[in-house]
Amino acid sequence: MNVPAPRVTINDVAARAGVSKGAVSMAFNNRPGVSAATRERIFEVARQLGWTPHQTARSLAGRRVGIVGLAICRPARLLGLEPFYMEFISGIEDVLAGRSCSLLLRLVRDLDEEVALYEEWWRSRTIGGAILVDFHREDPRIAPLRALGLPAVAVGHPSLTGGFPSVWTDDATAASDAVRYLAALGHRRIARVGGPSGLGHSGIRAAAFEATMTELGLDGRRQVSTGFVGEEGARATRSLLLAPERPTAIVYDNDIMAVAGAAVAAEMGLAVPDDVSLLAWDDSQLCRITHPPLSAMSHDVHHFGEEVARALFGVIAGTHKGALQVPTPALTPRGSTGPPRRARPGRA
Amino acid sequence: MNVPAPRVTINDVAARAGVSKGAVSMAFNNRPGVSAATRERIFEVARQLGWTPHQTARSLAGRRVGIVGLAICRPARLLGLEPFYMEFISGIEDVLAGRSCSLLLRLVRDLDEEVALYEEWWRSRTIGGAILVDFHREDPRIAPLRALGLPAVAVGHPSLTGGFPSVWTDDATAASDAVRYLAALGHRRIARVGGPSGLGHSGIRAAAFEATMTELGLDGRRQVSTGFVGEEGARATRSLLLAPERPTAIVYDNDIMAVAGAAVAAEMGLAVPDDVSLLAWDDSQLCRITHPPLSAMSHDVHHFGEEVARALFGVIAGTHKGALQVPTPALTPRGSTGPPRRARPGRA
DNA sequence: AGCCGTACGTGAACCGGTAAAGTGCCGATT
DNA sequence: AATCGGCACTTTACCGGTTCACGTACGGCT
Repeated sequence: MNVPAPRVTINDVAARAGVSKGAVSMAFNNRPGVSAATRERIFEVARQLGWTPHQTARSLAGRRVGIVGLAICRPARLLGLEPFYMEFISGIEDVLAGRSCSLLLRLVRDLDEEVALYEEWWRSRTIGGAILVDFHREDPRIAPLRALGLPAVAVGHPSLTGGFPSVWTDDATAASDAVRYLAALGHRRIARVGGPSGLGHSGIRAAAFEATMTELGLDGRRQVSTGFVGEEGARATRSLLLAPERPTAIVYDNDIMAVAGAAVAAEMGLAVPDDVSLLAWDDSQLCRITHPPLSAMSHDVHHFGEEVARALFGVIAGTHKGALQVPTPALTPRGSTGPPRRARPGRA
Repeated sequence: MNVPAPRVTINDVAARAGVSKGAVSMAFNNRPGVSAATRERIFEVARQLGWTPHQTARSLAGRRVGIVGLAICRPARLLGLEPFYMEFISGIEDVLAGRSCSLLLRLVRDLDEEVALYEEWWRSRTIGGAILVDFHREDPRIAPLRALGLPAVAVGHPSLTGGFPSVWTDDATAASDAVRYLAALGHRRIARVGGPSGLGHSGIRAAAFEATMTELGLDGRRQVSTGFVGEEGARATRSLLLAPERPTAIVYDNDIMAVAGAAVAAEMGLAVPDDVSLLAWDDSQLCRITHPPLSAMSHDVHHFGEEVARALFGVIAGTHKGALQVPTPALTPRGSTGPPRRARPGRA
């Protein structure tokens, strides 16, 4: 990309303000060394000339990069359907913008590509830090990225993030809460449609689901793992609802699969919530536009993103090393959950 | 953001390869001036040292920026629900990645903020070019951005983009096709739930809808404009379906509103498509997970994004000045459209 | 042998800032 | 009066590349 335009530089500003460029630099980085009057004059001149410090030059000289990288590893068609990420990103950006930083986003196909991308970004100093998401059990990205020395904050439970400073939300408690809520309504056969089994937070939810069901003495449980796609959610729901002892409630790992599940119930002529209760995760507007609207385990994803961005600045600054917890998803009851039609509370 | 790490630079590579840094530079930009043997040796050394040219230094010296800006002006909650953008972005990135460029994304709240952002990005040479989307009638961004001299490609019909090189899809023909299809099924009262009336492509579709209805002699038309949100789509649908002479078919401006519309139909006890046919726009997976699946005016959004990115490189290179058209959205019939229940073809 | 053209490289001058050391001036301290 | 600390700047050395004018050596031609 070639840029033709003749640009106004710090020298022009310095000359016109009658000071050295060092003074202009100090003024613009608001550091001591220039009097209030001079500072004001410099700003005025800069304004007149429409000058803004050249980011590139600034990074080069100051060894500071105003760009944060985020690679998301999922096929695009799928990603497009996850309201989660857009909200998450907007949270990140709110914080970044406050520090004149920007987010560099890339969609990658697999973890190898992701690692290669981060290496490239970091080696070439395109980014000053990164946000790592979607941790897997024994995530293969951990070793190479740690070796890189790339400042990064991981989104996920500390047990998954291999020593990277992390920001996480308590999926275990939330999953457990979901089960308890459904059990309290009288459900005994509860199923769960989860994400890929290798994915860390899906695994955590799966384990918590299992444990809580056991604790409550409910044995009519069944879990299915999917790729987070609507179609798979539909397939999983269909197979669950066709089973001999079909569940009276289903918990989904995101909202898109829950919506797909609701469509399947409709298709099979089952009433929601009378015949089957549906509970979504990662509440988004999507949950409010179905009929009936979907109950969901909801949390403030935007805020989650903000905390992650703040944590990243902490990492880069050398503070923040540990794990930061954001609020646990809480139940937002809507129309898709209710007591099972013929609840027989007395039965085992 | 401070970076501590001691880095290997072009000098290290040059020294170790026994050449000057100029030679290394030439080798890495594959330009004449170094023999094949030397070039090979340089690459080998660079590989050993794990050296990648420093992007920042490169941009500064070469006056080339490998970053493209995209500001999207919509509230985040809404954006999260538009599968369109994620696919669009992934298309853009596929092309960018091929040229080692990246996409800088920012969500803004209004057009003023967007203009300010582009000015900042361009002045500070953070980006080398931009992609402009969501053109309005008499778009207020046109004048200030043209004045900036920012290389940009506009997404939208040439009549809207105020002289910016553009990439567009024929919304008018598509809207007309949608109407003709429904009319052919026997529908005479067709409604349309559109986007904000100020938005260029919504306006174009609205006009085409109107014109085609007139041409076909169908006077039972009604159009509503919304903010693209699911809830508004639901509200609009409800009010349309409650009207005395309710439409037998509704065309939506995106898929999320169509999904919301389907839920409303269910809520009102209307059968789709017997009582009312629904037609979505910007086909995405969302259309396939409802029951019945939604017919849609679909097009290859990923490809759209690719073309836009390619056009931007064209703009920056000085070629591509005009308008580039990508394929017109075409009807993908699914279960949500069909003949009206009591089609009375003979009636006016 | 003398001259030229070419291919391969070198070296220094940038690119537009930042940062740390240096300079001049002034009031306060000893 | 001489010393000193501080402030307000200026100077200068980078940051890590790119670019281009300028060697240098070698082969071919006359």
